Amino acid sequence: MANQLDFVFSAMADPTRRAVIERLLDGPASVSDLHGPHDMALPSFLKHLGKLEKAGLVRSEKTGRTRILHIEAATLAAAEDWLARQRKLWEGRLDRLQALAEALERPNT
Amino acid sequence: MANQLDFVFSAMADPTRRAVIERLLDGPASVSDLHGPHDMALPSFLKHLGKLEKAGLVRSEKTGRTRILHIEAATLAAAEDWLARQRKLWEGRLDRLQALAEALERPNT
DNA sequence: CAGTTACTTAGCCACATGGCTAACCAACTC
DNA sequence: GAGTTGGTTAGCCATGTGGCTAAGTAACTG
Repeated sequence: MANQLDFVFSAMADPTRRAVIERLLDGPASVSDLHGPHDMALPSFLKHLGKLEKAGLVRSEKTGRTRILHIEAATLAAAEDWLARQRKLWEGRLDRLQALAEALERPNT
Repeated sequence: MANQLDFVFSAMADPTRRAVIERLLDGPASVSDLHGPHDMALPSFLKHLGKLEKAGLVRSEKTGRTRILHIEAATLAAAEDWLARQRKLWEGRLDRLQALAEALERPNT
């Protein structure tokens, strides 16, 4: 699902949004709670939350006048999966280089 | 290094660039080789390569008229590290919830 | 040296992005 | 019901983003 990964990585490409992710991993929080530590206007901050929601990294529910946000850890895991797969490609290549180097060190007898 | 992570995740937020990363993990390649499978104008494709280089995900060297690109696996690993740390936060929280649930199932005797 | 190949620069486009302010609506409290 | 609180919508800005075409430079080949 290439498009989803686009959204996910794009959402993580901002320090404010990464801070929100970290906070939510510790438990659900309201918009106000999340906004507090950030020195920016609330509408701007809400845009960040919207982007996280569009990427599927968070979901929100409104209770009365309060909106609570929850992390979607599975989406984070999908991004990590992609990176882990790249690491495996790289490690496989290092293994092949290592084997080649060893073969070159042992001339035919 | 928050700004660097911004660039890294932003660079990975595009399917063309992710495809380039995957290809380079299998070994260095020229611009032409990398460009081949992508149906877009070369200058546009070069912009993508530039973004990968700015993010520190690749490095390039020019030999004559050919530019060869190499992956910088350590930068990929830094991104994976961040995600792995988030997973650990999440797992820690799940552990705490589990312990709490078990405590609630065992009333004081 | 002419033609070809590999890459580079410049300029354009529509849309997206991180911020802002202003105005507004809904829920809540006293 | 007035005032407060929590969030939403709309519009603005400068810059960035994925693409395009046109033109150019450098390296290579026969």
